[in-house]
Amino acid sequence: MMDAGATWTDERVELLKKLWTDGLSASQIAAELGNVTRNAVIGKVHRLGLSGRAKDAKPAASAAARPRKATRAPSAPAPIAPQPHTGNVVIAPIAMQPAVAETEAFVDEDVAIPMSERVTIMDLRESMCRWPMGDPTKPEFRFCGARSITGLPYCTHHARVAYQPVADRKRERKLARA
DNA sequence: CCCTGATTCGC
DNA sequence: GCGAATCAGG
Repeated sequence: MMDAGATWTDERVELLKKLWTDGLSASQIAAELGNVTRNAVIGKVHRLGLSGRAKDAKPAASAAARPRKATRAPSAPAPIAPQPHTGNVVIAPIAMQPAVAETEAFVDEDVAIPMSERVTIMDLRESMCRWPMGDPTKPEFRFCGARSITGLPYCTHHARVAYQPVADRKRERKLARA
């Protein structure tokens, strides 16, 4: 039988690295990988040593979490060379292939979304992507089901497809809320 | 409240 | 090695 897929195969690790360096958030990566939580993704990212991405001088080191004893080493020095990402624009894989033809867009949609968690209308929740998948008249009809952007009916990926302006790759929660 | 990554520690 | 729980912060 197929394993639960919750295993870090080479392919998954590769995809993880790619998405992470592309600037996607851990939860989004988890959603695309499927069968993993964002915690799992973050944990793996750290184990791989590619944490930190390209941010610098944010919170003077990690004055963040220290709930338990600090008996352990203060983490690795992260020898990865920081990307020359000036701000945080750029990236956006769509920039490489703009929505030229709808055909392309559809292909991209199907391929780029393993999203192993399509849901029926029964399982569709408020914060789930309502992007339709398949023929609504058929019983196989499903919704994307990924985490939708707060205030919007779609996940980041589908929102990008749904709304022509490629302008913001970033998830603008503030805007969505207002 | 939504989200983000960081860290620890039991498994 | 893995990831849930927890933390700190936006």
